[in-house]
Amino acid sequence: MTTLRDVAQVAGVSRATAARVLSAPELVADATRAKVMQAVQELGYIRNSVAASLRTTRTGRIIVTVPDISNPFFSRVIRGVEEAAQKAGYAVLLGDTRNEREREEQYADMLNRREADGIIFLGHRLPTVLATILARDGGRAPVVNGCEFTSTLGVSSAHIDNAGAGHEVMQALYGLGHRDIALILGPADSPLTRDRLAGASRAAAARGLAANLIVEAGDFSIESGRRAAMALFARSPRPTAIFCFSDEMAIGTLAAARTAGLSCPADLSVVGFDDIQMARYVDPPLATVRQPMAEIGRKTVELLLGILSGRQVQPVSATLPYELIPRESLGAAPVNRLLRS
Amino acid sequence: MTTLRDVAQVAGVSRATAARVLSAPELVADATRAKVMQAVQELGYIRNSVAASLRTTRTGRIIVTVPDISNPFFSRVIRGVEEAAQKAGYAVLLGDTRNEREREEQYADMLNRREADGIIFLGHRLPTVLATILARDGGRAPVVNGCEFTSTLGVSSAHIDNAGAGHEVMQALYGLGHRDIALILGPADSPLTRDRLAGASRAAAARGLAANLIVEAGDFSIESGRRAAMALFARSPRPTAIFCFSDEMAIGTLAAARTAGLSCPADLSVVGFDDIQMARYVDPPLATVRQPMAEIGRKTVELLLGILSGRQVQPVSATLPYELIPRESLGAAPVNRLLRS
DNA sequence: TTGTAAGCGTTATCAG
DNA sequence: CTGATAACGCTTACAA
Repeated sequence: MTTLRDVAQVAGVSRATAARVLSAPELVADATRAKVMQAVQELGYIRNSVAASLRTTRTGRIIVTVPDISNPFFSRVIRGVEEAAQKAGYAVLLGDTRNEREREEQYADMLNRREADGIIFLGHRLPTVLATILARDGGRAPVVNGCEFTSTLGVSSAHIDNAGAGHEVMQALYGLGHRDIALILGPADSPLTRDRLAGASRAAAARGLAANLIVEAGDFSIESGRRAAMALFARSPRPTAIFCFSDEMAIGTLAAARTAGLSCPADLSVVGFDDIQMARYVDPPLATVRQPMAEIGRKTVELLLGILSGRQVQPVSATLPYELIPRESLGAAPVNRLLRS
Repeated sequence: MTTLRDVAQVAGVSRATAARVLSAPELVADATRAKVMQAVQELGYIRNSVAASLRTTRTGRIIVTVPDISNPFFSRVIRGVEEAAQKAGYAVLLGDTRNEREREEQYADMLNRREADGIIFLGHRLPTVLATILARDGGRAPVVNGCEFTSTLGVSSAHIDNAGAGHEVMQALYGLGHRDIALILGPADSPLTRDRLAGASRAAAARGLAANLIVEAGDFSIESGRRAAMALFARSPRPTAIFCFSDEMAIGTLAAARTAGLSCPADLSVVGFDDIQMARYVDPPLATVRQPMAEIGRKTVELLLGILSGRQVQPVSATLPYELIPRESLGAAPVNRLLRS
């Protein structure tokens, strides 16, 4: 293995000079620099990043933890993270936590072991390891959250206005004549679920229809959506619209509707959340709330870089725009409701 | 920051002893060990992994590059990788290459910079950086491929028998009376595409139907599947079955069929590849070839660990089982073909 | 069983 | 503009 020492020797300069050529070439005389570069070429020298890290205490890596990498929403966010990180010269350490607290803690602990310079966590739980760091360093702690905003955490975050989105979907449904509307939620303890539910409830209450709003639990997966929908179909009155907190659950709902012999949107309107790629290709194309997934990812990196560079010392919350995308799964409430049911 | 030196001091032992307590506790007397552990607790000592790496020349990390992390097939494979790596005490450095050669090279180069102990690449191109390493170290090079097997690379690999799968799907289609069959391929330069195509062609040739086998290009994405299918529908005779080399392209094909007013499977049978989760929830449920995605991921890690431990010095190719999953998108060829078209 | 001491390869400080 | 030198924090012969 060739080290800087070899390069220096071959170039006939000191180790210090050789190092300078690589990190601050402008400080070195042209001739010297040329000699060193030549030696680097000849020897095929490659900097040992571990040694550099030890000295500088910076690794050039960031950890990203995600509840489920195979969830298309998260994989898009990750892509944004990866892109922005790469651009800024950082590598991404991926942690799939499977929504398990222990794995979240393990990954967070890598920060303590200096395996990375910062962490972006996409789940809704703040690992205690990070809580400790935050308690100590506050807004200077290199910790950023994506998607799940809670002001009380004191963590920088990038997300959409989930309450606003929840409200807007309900308004659209009411505008189409729906009265009996069901929600299929995400994990109950997540701020994101809580916020969307709050927005939806507010809209219902404003119309005096709070009692007509039905709620089923879900976990974002297709299968949980299918199951929740089946449960909803058994109710009376059957809801005329289902608002799912993820597109995958909405796709499960569409599958359930087919099984139950319900036609969408004639008998049942379905609205999803996220606008994953698949949404426009299912039958019928799925109305949904578009989240800027890649942008959320990029933004979390930007926030983290701000902290790492010392520019940012207070938590910042970045609210990105969402957009309601009407597609064919969303239609007017059945008019002959009573006859049908 | 508390270091081993602090721990040693508080415990009243040498740095060496303190280090031993952490890495080889059995070599240390009970009483001494207790003192050290106590000091570790008191001070909240956490080992600095960078310093350890510098000394041991092992990082405890592996790089995984993937053409597109938001592709559900790859994200499942990654999950398997991540799981197995974590279990073995390794962290995963994720590289989304977007199918760009330059990014592939960049990530591969991290191996040279000692950012990781080994690399698993899921694309079909062997980065030149890795080729160099392989040329030097042969089967001892910590490089493993997933999914795209080519014996000439001299790289350990985990994959299915793609030629066999291609052949089996065609046999099933012929058995159902299909004669005019189209394929929507993956990237043209990938061994995986080449092998499936070879298997399919062999089946066609064996029936004397090679001339009836139509081929369209695709890139695994939903949209490419939709486009290719539209092109196929314009042909005469129109194929009665389309075999797509990914489920996403098959889902694009189903969407195209709806647009074209074709009913599946009455007018058109569609078979996908991979068996991603979505496959069973689309309309109609998608027949496909199931790949053991997580298992492929786990296996690549196992192979890499074999190399890293020095157990394995020759390239090994692991062929995992696939399974044809018949679902409703696969049916008999239309009998009244001539009347209809 | 424990301690001494020599690095791992880089970067940063300080003098020249 | 360049060189000598001292870390960074840990591991590991080797010696005691």
